[in-house]
Order: sequence, then C-alpha cells, then structure tokens
Amino acid sequence: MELFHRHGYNATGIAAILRQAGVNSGSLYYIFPTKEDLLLALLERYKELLWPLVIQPVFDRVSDPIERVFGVLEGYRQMLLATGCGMGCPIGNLALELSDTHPVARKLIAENFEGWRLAIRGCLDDAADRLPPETDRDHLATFVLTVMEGAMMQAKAHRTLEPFEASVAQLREYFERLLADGREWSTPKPER
Amino acid sequence: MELFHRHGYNATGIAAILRQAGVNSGSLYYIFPTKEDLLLALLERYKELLWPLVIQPVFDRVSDPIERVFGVLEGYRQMLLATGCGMGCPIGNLALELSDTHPVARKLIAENFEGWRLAIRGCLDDAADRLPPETDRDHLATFVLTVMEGAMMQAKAHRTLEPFEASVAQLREYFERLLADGREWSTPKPER
DNA sequence: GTCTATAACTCGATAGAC
DNA sequence: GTCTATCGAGTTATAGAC
Repeated sequence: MELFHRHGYNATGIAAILRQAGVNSGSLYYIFPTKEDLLLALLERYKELLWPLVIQPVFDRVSDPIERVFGVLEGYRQMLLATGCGMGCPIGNLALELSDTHPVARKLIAENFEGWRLAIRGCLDDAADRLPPETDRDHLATFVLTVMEGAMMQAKAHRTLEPFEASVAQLREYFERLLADGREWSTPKPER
Repeated sequence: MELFHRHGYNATGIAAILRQAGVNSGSLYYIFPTKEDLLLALLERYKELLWPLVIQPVFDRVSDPIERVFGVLEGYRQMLLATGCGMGCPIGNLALELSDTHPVARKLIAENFEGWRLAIRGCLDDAADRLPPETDRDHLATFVLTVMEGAMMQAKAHRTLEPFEASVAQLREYFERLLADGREWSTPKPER
C-alpha cells in the first residue's frame, strides 16, 4: 500500500515490494501469482478499511451529519499535512493510472468510490430535513467526492494545502446556502 | 500525447512511441535525450494549447462569462463522450502519476493548472458585479478546476458520464445560488 | 510454504555507420 | 540528422532445492 500510494503501480517494482516487506519472491508469488493479483487484493483491502479507518473515527467524535461530511474531508487534509501534500488519495491515484488499462482493478476502484460516496450520502440523508426538499442528495454526495478528489489533486500538483482548503471552503459556502434555503422551508411552519 | 494520455507515462514504452510516431530511436534521442525530456516538452506544449484548443473555441461561441465557465466544462464532457469516458484529463492523469517523483514535471503540471484556473478566474472577474461582493473569486476558480478534475476522475473510474454530469449540475446549483445572492445586492439600488 | 538462482523479456539509452 | 544494431540494467515471473 505504501509503495503503490507513493510511487504508483507501474513505477513500483516487485523487487521494491519484496525489500520493503522483508519477503522473498517465492513467498510473494506463492500467494499472489501476479503483480495484478496483489493490486486487486490491495483494492479489496482498501474497501474493508474505509469504515474503520476513514469513516468511523470521524463519526465517533462528530455527531452532526453535515459536520461529519466536513470531518471526513478534514481527515484528508490531515493526510496531506502529514505527507507534505505529496502522495494524495491512494484510490484516486490508482483510478487515473489504471482505469483505462486494468478493467478488473477499475471495477474495484469504482466500488471504493461508491462506498465512500454512500457513507457521505448517509450523512446527507440524516440531514435531509435541513436541506431544501428538492436537493438531489445522491448527486450531492457524488459532488463531495468530486471536490475531495479534485482538491487532493491540486494540492499534490502545487505541493500546497491552499487549493484543498480553498475548495473545501467553497463547498462549505455551498452547504451554508443549501442549509439557509432549507431553513426557509421549515421555519414558516410554526408560524401557521 | 495520445500514448501518455491513454496509458500514462510509465506504462508507455519508448518503443511504442517510436512505432506510433513512425520514427527511429536515433531521431527521437537526437531531439529528446531522455524520456523525461519528451515529457517536459509535452507539458510545455499543453500549456501552449490551453487557449487555442480549450478556451478560445468556447469564448468564440459563448459571451456570457458565467456560461463560458460551463462551456469549458462542456468541452470536457464532450471529450469523455468521444473516448467512452476512458482517458480522462491528460494533465490530471500525469499530475497524480508523476507529481511525487518528477519535480520538474510537477512544476509544469502546476503551471498548466494555473493557466486553466486563471482563464476561469477571468470569467468570474467579468461577472464580478453579478456575484455576492464577498465572493472569493480566486477560490471559486480553484473550485471550478477541482470540480472538473474530480468529476473526470469519477467518470473514468465508473466509465459513465453520470458522475460528471451530476457534479456539474451541483456546481450549477451553487452558481445559481451565488447569482441569486448577487441580485439581492444589486436590485435594491434602483429602489432608493 | 519459503528459499535462492535465474529465465525470459522489456526497458531506456547508446554506438557508430551513413 | 537519421539509420540499425545492441548494450546493460531492470522487469515480472519461474524452477527446483529445502
């Protein structure tokens, strides 16, 4: 994971994997017959790690569903901070490197995205009564992932947190306007 | 460009480049001493092509500055459509593959992003009087690039236009709310 | 299951003739 | 400037002993 995240799939040689894992080629190939099999296992593992590593820690300390969305984004900001904006999103990196040429990996990457997106959509559903009733929460969840990935990419390219923070600030502006609209639909009620 | 766009930098061998260009290795290496030199020249070329290929055609047929922003995004939708959502953004792909390991390429990629972002910011500046006065147009331009890249990534991973269109629709929602706010600042004036 | 040695191949890059 | 032939290193993957 470390090597694929840092250098990408193609740029990571089996030799480097063996060195870093402290394993000999015979052992690796006994379990993963090809390099791609290892990649697929890794992508399955990322799917398993989504909740325990990315979502649950945020949910444990934040209860407001909207703030949970921004809490997840804050987690990625911390990752950028910890890596000097270098490595970016492990799934996003592989998505762009491999989607065209590795159909099986592409499917697993799409499933990783879908899991992430559904976690966010759950938050939006929990806040449904605070959003304008016509809001497409499914599209909005897609949008949150879009912003996260696009913002990580620019942070990585510029090696600065700034584009990430600017993007999240704009997403926050959008949510504030949605929530303000939502209040217009719910506050008149008690006045009747 | 075609090969790096489709397969990425590392996955494209010099042999494939020679074949596709109909050139022999002696000629290629006479001009580009290393593969990385070719990459850098390609990234410079993308910078040159931004205006004539991406921006100007949209500006020629669309005059409204806000619609110009969405016109540029529509251009990327057309690219997704033409390639079956396969290849994605050529700069974005290279950004995630190489930013960590190729510092000179990373800088040129950042410059490509900056050129794109400034073209969008120009549109936003032209529409400044229609936006809320507190709007950070620089951040908003970053946000538009963020949405474009994040949306392209998801389209590529899912091999569907849907996430791209959903993301652009959400960005449109955001702009509509900003413009509605902007009108609240300008319409009261004639009433004085 | 794990070890070492290595096969089979492709990689980026070069040499030297023309 | 361009050609062909090829180098040496690095690639993924395998063989066969233990």
